[in-house]
Amino acid sequence: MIVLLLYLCAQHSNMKDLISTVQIKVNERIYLKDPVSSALGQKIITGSIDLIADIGFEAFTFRKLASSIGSTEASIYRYFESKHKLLLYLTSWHWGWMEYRLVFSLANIEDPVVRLEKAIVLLTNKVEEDHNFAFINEPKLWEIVIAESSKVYLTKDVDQENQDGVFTGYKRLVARIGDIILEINPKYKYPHMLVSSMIEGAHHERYFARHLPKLTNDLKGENSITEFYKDLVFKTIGNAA
Amino acid sequence: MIVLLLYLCAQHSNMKDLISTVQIKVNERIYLKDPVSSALGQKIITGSIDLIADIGFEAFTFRKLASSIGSTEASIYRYFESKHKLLLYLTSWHWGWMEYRLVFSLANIEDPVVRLEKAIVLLTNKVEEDHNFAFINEPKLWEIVIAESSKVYLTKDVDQENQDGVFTGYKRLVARIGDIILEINPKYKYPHMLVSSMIEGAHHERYFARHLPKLTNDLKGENSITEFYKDLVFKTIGNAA
DNA sequence: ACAAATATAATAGTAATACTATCATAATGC
DNA sequence: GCATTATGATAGTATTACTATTATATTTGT
Repeated sequence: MIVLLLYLCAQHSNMKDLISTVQIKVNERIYLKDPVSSALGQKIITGSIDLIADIGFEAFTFRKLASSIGSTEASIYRYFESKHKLLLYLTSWHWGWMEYRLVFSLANIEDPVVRLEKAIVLLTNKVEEDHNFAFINEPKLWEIVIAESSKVYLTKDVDQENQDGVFTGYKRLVARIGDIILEINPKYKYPHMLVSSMIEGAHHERYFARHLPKLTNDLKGENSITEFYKDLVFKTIGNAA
Repeated sequence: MIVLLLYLCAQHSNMKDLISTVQIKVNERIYLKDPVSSALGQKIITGSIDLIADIGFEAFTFRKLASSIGSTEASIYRYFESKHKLLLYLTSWHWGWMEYRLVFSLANIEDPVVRLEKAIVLLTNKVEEDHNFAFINEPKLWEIVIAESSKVYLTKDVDQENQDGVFTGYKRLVARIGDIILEINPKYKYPHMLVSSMIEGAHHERYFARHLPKLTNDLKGENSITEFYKDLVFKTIGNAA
């Protein structure tokens, strides 16, 4: 997806124009038929985000989704072979979108410390709606990512799915930020571990703040999770922010 | 459980004797009938650890468990109202056991820096078998905790279950280590966040090392996860180890 | 504009899952 | 040795996660 993006960047000078033509690309092995390619496919995405955010992934079924979007179970199965694959699609889209936003957010910024700080904010802060992608409600999708995304890889099929490349978006994002850390401190031994623990941790801590508050420290009047990780990451790699 | 433990500690001088009488207590609302109280109950625990570690929690059913231990579905349902509650039992037992080991591991050690270091090792390092608990295979249970424990709270029932007190063991462990952090640096703002992110993170990174190695940095010849967290925690709270 | 191709809806069906219910038998406790 | 309790055997149900078939729209190429 980023290849396409940079390619387009080189051809156009006006970003606003570009943005409306950008599409987040998701690994083709995740779906049977590209949901972006039809009205029904888009309704499946929009509707599943609403429904999963509402009732949770365990209670979510294609039958319920079908009735909520006025279609049928069999039609949905032509797009996704299982509800697990649909969740994988949603989270992959989220990672693709995050990478896209990261690339723009860091464009033309040289100082790696500033780059890293921006990356941390982007990955740990609340998500806002992005009107460039009409049929995706990003904040709602983010709620799903917080509560359900671990389930995407905590299965017995991880190794096979990983071989199929369905997690490359996430891995690329981690690598990208890991590289910034190495620019700041080339000797730091655990850049990927630090980044993945930050991303996963930010989700978990946000979930804890809502449901198991004793497990975290969500202080009033501050964006605790982002502050916590800014402090932690810069101290750990050995540079004051 | 720790109340009982300290009480017994005060009465006996020989720990070895004590240990064989200790039992990890799990919140009564988790089970319908205490599995420790009967041979079948113990077989359910032993057998479910084997089976879940083998086939994963999604594929695990009471029917399969029944056949593997030579009993019936209906009999298992007399102990646990669902497979979710059984997983909750297993993870709660793990947290109770961790707390028990933590208390012993820190006994008579005054220096909070040493106490914290020991706590980090205990929570991030590989788990070894504990022969004081005959029908529980702790390393195998730990594998389940790594791969499945998030599923215990990532459900729509979290709030209700939390109110029922089923997560108190975990919360107590986090509070205990948070207190050590505050002894070292009373001004550190996020002790619980740091501890829970370390515990959860250690599980996730271990899972990544096996299944999605690009997301982490598991360096040869060292216990990377423990080293990573020792370094990270002490730098973050502001004390060299 | 019309046939051909394709997408979707409607309906039905299946094996497995997550339980609940009932009753007989075995083990245990007083 | 009788009452209680635990377990086993068996059956049944609603739901889930699919697959299959056919009919009807809708789109596409010419």
